[in-house]
Amino acid sequence: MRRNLCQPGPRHDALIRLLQTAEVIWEGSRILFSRWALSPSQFNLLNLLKNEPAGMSQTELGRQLVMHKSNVTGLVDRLQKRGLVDRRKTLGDRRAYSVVITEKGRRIIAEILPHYYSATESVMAPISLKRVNDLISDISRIMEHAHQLTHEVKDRK
Amino acid sequence: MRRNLCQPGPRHDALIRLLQTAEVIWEGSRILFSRWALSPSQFNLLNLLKNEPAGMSQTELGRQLVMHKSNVTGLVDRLQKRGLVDRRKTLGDRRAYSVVITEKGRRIIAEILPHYYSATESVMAPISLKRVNDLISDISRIMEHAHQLTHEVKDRK
DNA sequence: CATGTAAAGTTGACATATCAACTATCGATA
DNA sequence: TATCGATAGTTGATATGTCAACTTTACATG
Repeated sequence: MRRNLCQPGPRHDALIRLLQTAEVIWEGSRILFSRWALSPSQFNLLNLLKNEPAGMSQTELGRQLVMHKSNVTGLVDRLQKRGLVDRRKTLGDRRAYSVVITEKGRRIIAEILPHYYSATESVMAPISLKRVNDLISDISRIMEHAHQLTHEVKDRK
Repeated sequence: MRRNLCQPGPRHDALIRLLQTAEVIWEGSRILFSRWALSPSQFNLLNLLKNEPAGMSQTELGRQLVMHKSNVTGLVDRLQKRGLVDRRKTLGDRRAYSVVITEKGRRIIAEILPHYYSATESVMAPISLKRVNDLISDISRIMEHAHQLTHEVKDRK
């Protein structure tokens, strides 16, 4: 028997801390963005769209933001109501919308970004650049592996 | 002017990846726990209580699970309805409940834990033990710093 | 061309999460 | 002891998130 699979070890500890850290950072970002009455998800969506002049379909938004497509509907609804994004009919596909950021949305993002970058740098300040690079490579491997495992489990269903 | 605060650098990249990785892992855990009709939050709550024979107040649960205390109310409600936890009146304080895990809750957690530990080890398998230790130390520093920054912003309000 | 299958988006039911406002209780202290 | 500020928990409003079921459209293949 492989006892190591049934008891928490350092890898488990690392995973838990990773999740907790993400929660703390997410909570901090919620407080930061509340100055502009945006939720973290709303900011992420706008921030993603600012580099997409042609916009993006809601399904693609859901994929990139790691959320169910039905959630994108409401998110876009509320942002559209505030005039920060717009739904444009797609030429090639009459099922799909192209969600684009408006000028107003662009302005609010431009106003937030300096504070946002400043905050992210500040959070990560205690980590040396060498360590940051190790971190990126390790975390990327973990993400890839987690993704793969998740799909295996899903397909088995 | 400090230009570096207004442009994304490697530290920003690391932060984003950390958050995305946490989302992917959280999603994977949701699929894992769905076999027992538990949400990740429900599992975390039960898992926390299994080592607390005296139980824990809802406020303390909220603190440890990084969630608002009003959310604990509903979470405990649903778990209590399924007979997995119980609210016990506290002797010393008539305002507070002590939330304890039931025998049924203990059984379900005992059944899940091997799969859970196996899954966490599997996710983190591509990382060497040395790197895991570095990861723990770096992430802990980040969490601590993020926590501190969040409180500063909160107090300024 | 017809038909079946897949994909885009919406909807309704529900869990999860926040916040503000509320009740009840605790504790310190005047 | 009376009072006042803090703490435990609930409630209602709302946002965020999942899922299953649905409509509409696209596309491949007979």
